[in-house]
Amino acid sequence: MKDPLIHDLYIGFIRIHILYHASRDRVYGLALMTELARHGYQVGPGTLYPMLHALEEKGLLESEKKVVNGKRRRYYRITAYGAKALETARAHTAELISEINEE
Amino acid sequence: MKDPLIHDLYIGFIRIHILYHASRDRVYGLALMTELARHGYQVGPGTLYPMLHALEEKGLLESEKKVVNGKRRRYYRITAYGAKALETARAHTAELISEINEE
DNA sequence: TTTATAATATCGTTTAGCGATATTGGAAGG
DNA sequence: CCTTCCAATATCGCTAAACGATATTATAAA
Repeated sequence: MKDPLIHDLYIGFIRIHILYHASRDRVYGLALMTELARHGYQVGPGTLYPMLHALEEKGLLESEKKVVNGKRRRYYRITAYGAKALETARAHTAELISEINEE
Repeated sequence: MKDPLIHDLYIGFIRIHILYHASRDRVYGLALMTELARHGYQVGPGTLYPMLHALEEKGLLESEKKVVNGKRRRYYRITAYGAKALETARAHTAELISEINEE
C-alpha cells in the first residue's frame, strides 16, 4: 500500500474488488495482484493468497486448478453466497459514499 | 457485525465513518458506538476504543478530555492529516463504487 | 460517603496482515 | 530425458489488529 498510515482503511476494499472480479469472470492470484495494483492496491503474495484461501474457506469463492500455457493456475469464481455478500457490500459502499459526501 | 462471515469487508468502512464524523463535529466513543450501530456496524468497546487510540497514535485524530453533564468524555477531532486521509478515502470509495456498479 | 451510571480503558486470546522464502509443475533447450 | 527456467501458488514466522469480557474512572444523586 502506498501510504502505510492509512493502509487499514482499504483491506475491505481489496476483498470487495476480488469478489467483484470473481463475479464477472474466473480469476487467479497473480493476475489479481497486477489488477489490484492498477487500482493502487499493492498487495503481495503473502497477503493475497491467504486471503483467497480464507474467502474460499468461508464459502465466498470456490476454486479449481487448471493448466494454462503450461502453467498451473488456481481459478476462483464467486459462489452464490459470495454474490450475496457482494450485493450487500455494494449497498454498504453506496451508503458510505452518500453519507461522506454530504455537506 | 450482523453477518460474521463478511465482517472483514467492513472494518475500513468503520474507520472512514469515524473520520467523517470527526470531520464534521467532535465525537466521543460511546456516541460513535450508537451512531455506527445505526448504520449496521455493531462494534463493541473492545474494538472501538483501541481503534480510536490507534487513529490518534497515527495522527489522524486528536483528542481532549471534557466533562459534560458530570460525565467525563474524550472528544476526538480530525487532524489535517486525517482530513487528507478522508479525502483520499472518499476518492477510493467513489472509484470502488463506480467499478463494482459496471455491468 | 455510599450507590449508580456514563464513559473509557485494558487484558488475553484469537485471527489477520505481510515480507520473505520455499515449493510446484510444465516447457524449452541441449 | 534431465536440467534449467519461470509463472504461479503456498507457507513460515513475526507483528499487529479484532474483540469479548472485565476492570477502572469520575461525577451526580441519594
